[in-house]
Amino acid sequence: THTFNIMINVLCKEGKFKKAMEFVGVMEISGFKPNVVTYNTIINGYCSKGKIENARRIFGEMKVRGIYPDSYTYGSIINGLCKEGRLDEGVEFLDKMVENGLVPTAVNFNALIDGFCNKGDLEKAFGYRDEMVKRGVAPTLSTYNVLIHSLFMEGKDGTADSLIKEMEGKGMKKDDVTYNILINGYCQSGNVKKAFELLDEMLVEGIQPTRVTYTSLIYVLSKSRRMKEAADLFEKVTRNGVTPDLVMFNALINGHCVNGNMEQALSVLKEMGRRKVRPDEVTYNTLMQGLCRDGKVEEARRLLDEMKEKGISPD
RNA sequence: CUGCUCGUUU
Repeated sequence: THTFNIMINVLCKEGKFKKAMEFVGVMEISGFKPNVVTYNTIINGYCSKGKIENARRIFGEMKVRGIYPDSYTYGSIINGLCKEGRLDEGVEFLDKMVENGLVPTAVNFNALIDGFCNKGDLEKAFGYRDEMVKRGVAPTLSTYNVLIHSLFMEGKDGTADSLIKEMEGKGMKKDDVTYNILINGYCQSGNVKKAFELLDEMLVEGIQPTRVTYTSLIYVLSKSRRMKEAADLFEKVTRNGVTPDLVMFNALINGHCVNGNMEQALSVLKEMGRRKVRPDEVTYNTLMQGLCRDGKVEEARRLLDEMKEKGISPD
């Protein structure tokens, strides 16, 4: 069953729900019963693709089959609803899980808090932070990261700082996500110096920068017209064992485009091919926009055809 | 074996 669940998870993450359901059939025929994890995997797959109604259908189905939803099941649905901005429904589900005898976990609260943060309702976000504490659920590092993220993006650095102090007072240390939030915040406001200072601090603290970190740094360097440094950074980290992903490539391509170097941008596209990273609509949008701005409308047309050939839908 | 927080184009 574990092995089937792992395969079903892969299919769901790729959005291949038909195949995933076929697999459930195969596992039953082979004598393995789908368990709560199997259902949770499918429900989460649907939720993370924004197909909440499908998730709710499976949610009903599992109950009929005598499998009881747990905090993961509810968590996936709450998160899916919150991501869609359907916060009151998210809150309803949290209440519903309590009615069904489950105790909401920090993860469940964090999903709601993040939802309210993304709505810009910090009042309610902090309200649920207080609520979780009241119910005896301790805020986690993710809780802090969620709150720090929205405070920092809103420019409320002081409040963000005091939250960091509070968190450290509880014995939690800034992790890679915390640093990425701070670094990216400075990158978005074009503060190269602060961003790199935090990178240094991160290294001193023994925290490994991630692709996310490098993407933010490449972004700020290219916006600051320091494309050479951006490209050098990319080259250096990939040489040192970081496998660039789609987003990192897209940031680099965008940098070349913004800095008017379409030849380099296109050669990065080729490098993606060599490294077996599939370009997506962001890649093509970026390149086509760059080419058009450069007056190379014909080349842009060619790329549009190429993306259609690859089955990527243009917008 | 499954759920929460950070990065790229418009």
